[in-house]
Amino acid sequence: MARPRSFDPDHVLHAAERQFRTSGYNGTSVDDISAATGLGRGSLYAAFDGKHGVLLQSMAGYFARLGQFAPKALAGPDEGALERLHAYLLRAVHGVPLAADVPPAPDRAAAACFAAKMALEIGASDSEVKRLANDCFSVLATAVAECVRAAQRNGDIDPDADPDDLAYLLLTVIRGTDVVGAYGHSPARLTSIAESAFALLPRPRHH
Amino acid sequence: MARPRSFDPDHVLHAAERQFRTSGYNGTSVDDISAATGLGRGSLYAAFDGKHGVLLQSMAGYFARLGQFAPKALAGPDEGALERLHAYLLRAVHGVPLAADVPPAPDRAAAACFAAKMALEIGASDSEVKRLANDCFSVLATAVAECVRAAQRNGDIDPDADPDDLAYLLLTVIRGTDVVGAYGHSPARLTSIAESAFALLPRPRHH
DNA sequence: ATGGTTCTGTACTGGGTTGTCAATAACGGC
DNA sequence: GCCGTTATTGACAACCCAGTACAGAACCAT
Repeated sequence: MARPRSFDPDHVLHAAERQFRTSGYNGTSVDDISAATGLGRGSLYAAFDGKHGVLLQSMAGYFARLGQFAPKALAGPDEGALERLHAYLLRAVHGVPLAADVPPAPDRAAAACFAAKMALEIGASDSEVKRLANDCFSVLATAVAECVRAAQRNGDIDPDADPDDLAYLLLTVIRGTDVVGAYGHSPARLTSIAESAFALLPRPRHH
Repeated sequence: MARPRSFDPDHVLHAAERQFRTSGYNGTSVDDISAATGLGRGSLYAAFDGKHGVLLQSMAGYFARLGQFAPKALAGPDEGALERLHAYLLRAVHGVPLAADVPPAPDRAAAACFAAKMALEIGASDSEVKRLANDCFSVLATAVAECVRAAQRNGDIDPDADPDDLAYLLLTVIRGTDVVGAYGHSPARLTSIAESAFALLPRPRHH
């Protein structure tokens, strides 16, 4: 028995995320968020508790999308596991993949992992942000490690290799391409880096 | 026949760099820089042309130190090349090494490559910063690639591998550890990632 | 010693920022 | 149709910030 809100919180948080990604946290003002989302300052404070609240909730939404997409893209039968890993790696170096069809962003710097950007910018002084970013990484790490295990079961990756170590390494490469991409390197260069990493994965020794 | 400046520009730029690394560019005010360096606003504007000038010049100083240290740490006879690469990799994942003895920083997030942090935060809207950051990367890439070639000549790395590709990959891993370190992962974890990357370097096939 | 020149510190200004508040509008149960 | 409840809007005050201007201090050549 009250007035319902006239906006979709998810849509608003997504627009705010885009703004944070392009301008950074400290480079984004509340007015910027207001313009990007169409909400007035009052609504922003009432619904999301101001700038910092918007950041935390938009990161949470990002986390949720990531936790839904990545396992779906990587899980599956053992036979195709290595190929799924390959495809994920190639997609990831061109921006964090969050949906099956939509390309992440035209500008590679803004396509960098949202969690990574925020962690590097303000993670040192904002433990909440740091924790959220780490959660994002963890959900990816377990999904990748599981895919590596599947590839090992299928005889495509050396069974003696530690799947968790490999997953961490691959994700570190992906996060590294966020940085290298921000330097302005071409997509072709990023693809080449991803292919090199993939090619170095330890293959099983033929007896 | 005029009053000489009472400060050491290099020392000032270094202090400013520390400030930028810990607070980011937009998170650092001119007063912060003033407090960190001891200089008044007037001197800052006269000597470095304000906040943006301080950033550019401190990045240039960082670039100069990097361009001096990295080649020195990686160059040398072919016999020890692989071991030098190993040592550099291990040092690098704990923060950009800029001198032989000094550890980079107690806080891993602030130890991340200065150029990388700035490129991710404001590189999209500041092409000068982007260019400087890319220069930093280039000087490292050529030094690492040269070391890879030396290791290849010594028979420690597969001669069929492309040394430039390997160099890009290794540097991407290092930049990735900057991000993973900012998430709060332990130094042991970062070391483990570096060791995994090193272990996957392609060894020459024994005939 | 003195004057010209450059550094240094501080005060000031115009603009931008955040967070809050009160007035208004919209909705649904009754 | 009315009323309580909640969203929305716009404005407002306190504050912070970048950049400038000016006055004073330090130096060196003469």
